[in-house]
Amino acid sequence: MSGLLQLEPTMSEAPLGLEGMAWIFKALSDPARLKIIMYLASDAVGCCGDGICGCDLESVTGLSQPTISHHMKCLASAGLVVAQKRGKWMYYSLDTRVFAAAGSYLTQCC
Amino acid sequence: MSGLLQLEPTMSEAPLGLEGMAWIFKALSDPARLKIIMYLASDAVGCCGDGICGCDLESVTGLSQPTISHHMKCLASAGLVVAQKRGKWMYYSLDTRVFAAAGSYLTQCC
DNA sequence: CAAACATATTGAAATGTATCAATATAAGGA
DNA sequence: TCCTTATATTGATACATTTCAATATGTTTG
Repeated sequence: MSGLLQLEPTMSEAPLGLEGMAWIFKALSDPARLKIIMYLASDAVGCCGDGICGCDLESVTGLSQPTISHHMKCLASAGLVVAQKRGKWMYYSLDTRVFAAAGSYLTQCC
Repeated sequence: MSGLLQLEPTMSEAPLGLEGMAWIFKALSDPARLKIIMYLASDAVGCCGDGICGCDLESVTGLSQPTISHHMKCLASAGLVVAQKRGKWMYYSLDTRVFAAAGSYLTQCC
C-alpha cells in the first residue's frame, strides 16, 4: 500500500472545494504531466491513428511505460484527462471543462 | 539538506516554461496554501492592521508558526505571493499577474 | 539593556511521489 | 491455441513534502 501515487479524489461532477482544486493543481504540478497535456492539446497524430495512446506518450516524454501509466492515472483521477479503451489501446484526451474550471478559479480568485 | 521544501525556482520575470508552470501549480497544490490564498484574496482586515501578517494565517489555517512560514516561502518562491517586512511583521499579498498568467495558461492550452 | 513578540531556521518523524524492472493482464493476429 | 503487443500492477529505491518542537534571529518597547 505504498510506493505509488496516493490516488483518491476522482472528482465526478462536484462543486470542487479546496481539496478538489488542490488535487487538480497537484496533477498539474509535474513537468512530465504538463508535457503530456501539451501534447494532447496539440493536433498531433498518434502512432496508432485515431487518437493519442500510451505508447505515443512514452516517446514524447522519454519515460518508461509503467511511469506513463502512473501519470495518466493521476491526470485522469483529477478529471483533466479522459481515458478510453479501444481495442488493445488506451486513448487519452483532455476534458476542457476541467481546464476551464481551474483556469477561471485562478483568474477570478483575485 | 533535507526535511524541508525543495525551494528553487523563484521565477523572476521569465517566460515561464514547463518547469516554471509546474512550480506554480505545485505551490497551488496544497489545501492549506489555497486557504491562505483565498484569505489573502478576501478583503479581510489583519490583526496587526494595514495588511495580513503571519499570525493572521496561523489562526486562519490552524497550523503552527513554522509551518506557515514554510508555506509562505513556497508561495513566494512561485511568485504567487509577495512578502514585505514592515517593522516586526511580514505582510503578505497576492501578485495577481502570476495568477492571471497561470489562469490563462489553463484556459488557453486547450 | 532586557523583556516580549513576530518570524525564520533546524531537526526529526511520518507520509507521499517519481521512477524503473519485473511481472501480470488483456486483446488481437498467426 | 499460442505468440505478440499494449497497458496495468507490484515491488523497490531514492527523494520530496508536511508538520511540529525546539531554537535562533530580529524588532519594538519598557
